[in-house]
Amino acid sequence: MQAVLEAISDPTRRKILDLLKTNEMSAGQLGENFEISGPSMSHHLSKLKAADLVLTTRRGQSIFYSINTSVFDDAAHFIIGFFQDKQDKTGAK
Amino acid sequence: MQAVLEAISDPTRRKILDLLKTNEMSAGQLGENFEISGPSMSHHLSKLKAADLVLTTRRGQSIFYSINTSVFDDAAHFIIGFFQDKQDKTGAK
DNA sequence: TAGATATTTAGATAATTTTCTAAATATCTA
DNA sequence: TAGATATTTAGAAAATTATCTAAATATCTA
Repeated sequence: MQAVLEAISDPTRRKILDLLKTNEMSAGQLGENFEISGPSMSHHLSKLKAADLVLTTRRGQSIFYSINTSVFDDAAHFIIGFFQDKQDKTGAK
Repeated sequence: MQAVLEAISDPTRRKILDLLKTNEMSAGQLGENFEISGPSMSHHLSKLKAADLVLTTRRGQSIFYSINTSVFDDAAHFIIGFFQDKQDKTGAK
């Protein structure tokens, strides 16, 4: 979970995930949305991949990135739990 | 929100928040739970304070830290929303 | 007020992260 | 197969973050 939390602590990587929520995209297509070099984009993508938040598949020359839904959901539950444990103390059902 | 996400991306700071979920604690009491120097603890607390995730109050020589519930809840909603937008695309109600 | 305790601030160093250019790898197409 | 396109890897520089010791600030108590 540490890798997930570090991954989403960076604004560029959150924007990448936001873009991928709508459509899968290639590394190059993603890069068009940012003013950083290809290798920098690749670095961010590798962090998302290391956190298992995205999946990749090659089609022709391009590598397409998509949200790894199961891990994405796991992360959601972890974070929701982290924050909701506080409320429990206040007497929530 | 950026400050909140950076704040919770660090394991020491998440453990601090976990401790504060149960009871408010002074900087010194918190420090007993970690093997870091006082100034390092103070550094982490200042990050949590900058993210507005904690409140402070001095009583005597000690400064007590507690969860800032409203900001904690706002952060929870932001992060839940970030992750749940994905599900919406899959046809959720 | 002097000394003790609690915490933060200052300033330096070490570790990590982000970014870049150049080069390498993989694939496609003429 | 040669050249073009897409992406990653290598390696270095710049920026940020975490940590430490020493010193400063605030409060308490004898």
